[in-house]
Amino acid sequence: MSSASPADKLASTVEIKQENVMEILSEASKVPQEGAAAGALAAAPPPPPAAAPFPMEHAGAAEEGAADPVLLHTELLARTHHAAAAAASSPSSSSSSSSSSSSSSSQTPLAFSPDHVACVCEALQQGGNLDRLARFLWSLPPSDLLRGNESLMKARALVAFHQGIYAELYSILESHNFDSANHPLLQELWYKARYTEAERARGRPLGAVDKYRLRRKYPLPRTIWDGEETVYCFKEKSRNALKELYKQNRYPSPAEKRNLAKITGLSLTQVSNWFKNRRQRDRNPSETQSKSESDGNPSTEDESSKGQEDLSPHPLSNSSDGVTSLSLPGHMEPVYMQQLGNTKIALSSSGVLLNGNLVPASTSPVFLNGSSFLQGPNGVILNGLSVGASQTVTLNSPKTTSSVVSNGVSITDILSSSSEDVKDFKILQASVPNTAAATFSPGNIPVSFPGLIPSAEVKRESTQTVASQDGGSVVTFTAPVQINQYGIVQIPNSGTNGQLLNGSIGFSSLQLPPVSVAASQGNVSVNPSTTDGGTFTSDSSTVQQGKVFFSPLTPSAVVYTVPNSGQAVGSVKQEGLERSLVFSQLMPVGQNTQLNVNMSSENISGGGLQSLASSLVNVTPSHNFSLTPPTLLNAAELSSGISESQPMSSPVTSTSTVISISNTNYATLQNCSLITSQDLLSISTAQPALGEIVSTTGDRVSHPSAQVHPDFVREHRLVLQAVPDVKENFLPNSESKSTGNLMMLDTKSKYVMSNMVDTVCEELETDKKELAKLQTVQMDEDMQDL
DNA sequence: TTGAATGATTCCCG
DNA sequence: CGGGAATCATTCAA
Repeated sequence: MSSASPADKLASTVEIKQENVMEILSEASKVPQEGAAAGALAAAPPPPPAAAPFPMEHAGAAEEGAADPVLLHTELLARTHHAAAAAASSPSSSSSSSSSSSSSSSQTPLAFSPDHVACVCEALQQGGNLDRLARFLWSLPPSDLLRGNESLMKARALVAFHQGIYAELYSILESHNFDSANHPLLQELWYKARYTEAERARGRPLGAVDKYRLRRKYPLPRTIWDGEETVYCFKEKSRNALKELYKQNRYPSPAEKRNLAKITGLSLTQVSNWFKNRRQRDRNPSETQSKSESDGNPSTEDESSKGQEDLSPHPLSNSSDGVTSLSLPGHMEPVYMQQLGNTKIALSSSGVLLNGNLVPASTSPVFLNGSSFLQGPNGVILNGLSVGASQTVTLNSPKTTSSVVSNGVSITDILSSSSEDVKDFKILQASVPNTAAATFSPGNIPVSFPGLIPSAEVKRESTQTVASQDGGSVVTFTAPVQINQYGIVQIPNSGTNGQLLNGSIGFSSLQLPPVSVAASQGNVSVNPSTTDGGTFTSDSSTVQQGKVFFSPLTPSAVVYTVPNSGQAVGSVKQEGLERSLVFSQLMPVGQNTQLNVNMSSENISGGGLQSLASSLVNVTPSHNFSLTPPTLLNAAELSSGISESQPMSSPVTSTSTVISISNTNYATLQNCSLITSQDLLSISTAQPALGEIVSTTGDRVSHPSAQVHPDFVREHRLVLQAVPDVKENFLPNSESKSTGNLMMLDTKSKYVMSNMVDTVCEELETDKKELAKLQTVQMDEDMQDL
């Protein structure tokens, strides 16, 4: 809602005949969110019982709404001009535009601010009083109608639809960027109007195919559509999330289903149906030779799934022994498959081999030799991946993919269903001292990530080099980068336009010690070699043959980072976690999941992305993400911890500068101090119902498997707070309400969050007291059914 | 227009 | 109540 300044209100005061207003208000339902306005309407009786705001039942009832609108239109048409003229020219005139009701003879005009007008509009809409709403609109002066108030515009659209003035409806819908909350309603209007027009034209009801053709013929304007493509009603993002989980567990528990429902925005029934259908169709591939839909790489994934996944339900477990050696085609080193739950994730579909280590690409980042790997269903990010001669990775994506690899270079794949937007993807390459200019030629991509579930082609623009210290590299996404419940940094399908605005982030490169080389079988125990060394601990990870595997944690797992306190190494698990770092491969954010990013003011910092939902991106500033160079074999020195499963660190002691490039409007996130000063990191949520984070209470973080040292938590708490209703398409700065720090860039949804981590860290250094504020986000568990 | 893909529904069973 | 099987309805692409 817009809150106009007093002057503005005064200037825009609407004068409405009291008669008409009172009539309206008498039946208007109260709009709760309107403070003053609601108060003014407080006398109004309760809203009419369940009078649907509008016939918005789901697709199907398109027939309704023809007769009534016409009637209403006819009824009211006669007084339209009269009323409008009266209201505009002579507010105090006695001309009455109200034909019925209203015994009041008072002609005293009432002054209404835009908020009042909006309130009345909302009330009438909710009450279903479209006829009165029409009258109310007509009583407004034209100047007010043109103000573009959201409620007013919506009301106008409703009235136009109701009256069958479809041309006006289309014009309204196309001329105003509506809040996504109104999209469903307005989309219905759009389509139903098209249907109705077509039905009238051909004189018979439309079939499903006819409607489908109309929808194709008249696509939704971006003003009422976030641009996210849907396939068979499900958004690609949701579908990917379902696939991801299905790959791991064909029989998700109710809790998992609920969690998934939240993440995907689907109902629990839809999730259940999806799994049921999927299982059924996997069971009978002969009937529907639809094996390809499983993922982008049907052969391998299905093979493994067929072989591994039995027919009995199995919960997701932390089996950590399921390491299988495979041989990759080409020049790749042996691949190790990690068993997730009871399902092995074939490398071909979701794994990446780096340095002989399998990166369970589908779900988690993996620390390789000085490399971090982030990958989501739609993309892959490799930060600081050192790809040497012996570390060739090939990307075998069914569809076109783009990836870039070089020393200290971020690799990103953007797989988008709408190729338009992806073209802006950029890679910012930090110039590393002893690294040749990392440039990539599209056809010379040394990295390959099979089975990335590309939903569409990938486009990549030329790489860009950014001056940076320490070889920090930044990846800039034009599309929102998302982290799903598995802790995957997901490069979502960008819409065809700049609607997905809450997403782009640039990551500083992460360099982690070669934990992969550490260890013995069993638990991962990395012994820090220095006092600053941290302990890498994961009770669910397994190290075999110099490989580190991270097995999924339970949905309620908590991943957190423990700062380096300079104490002795806390070796493993629950005990001595002060300096342990737990990574989760599977990081569902639902339910009891707590995502905490802790940062210490010392030389350790935790930073990372937190996933709240599929479309939610949390960025946590990390302090100093310097990690020791990957030189150790049995001892990994983690000078910093990081959060979640997205290990991100900037190997830089100082802030690396991110330079945004190219033809887009970048808002470079260069100074994160504001974040710390505000103790708030902004997060945008595309869907408030998605994901949830249970806020931590007290000084300790509870987790089934590990705990953060209370002292640390107490002092180094970084709280991420979700911004309830900042949709994907929130606009740049001005609309990034609670986030002064998240950079929302242009409508192409590009923004660079470059050295947020580093900068914040510095800021934190200066302010030891206020290291990092934590924010916890709690999402309502029961919102899934929304 | 056709057929495959896919979501939803119904029925049955444990 | 959830899973399996069959089926229907819709979506989508050729």
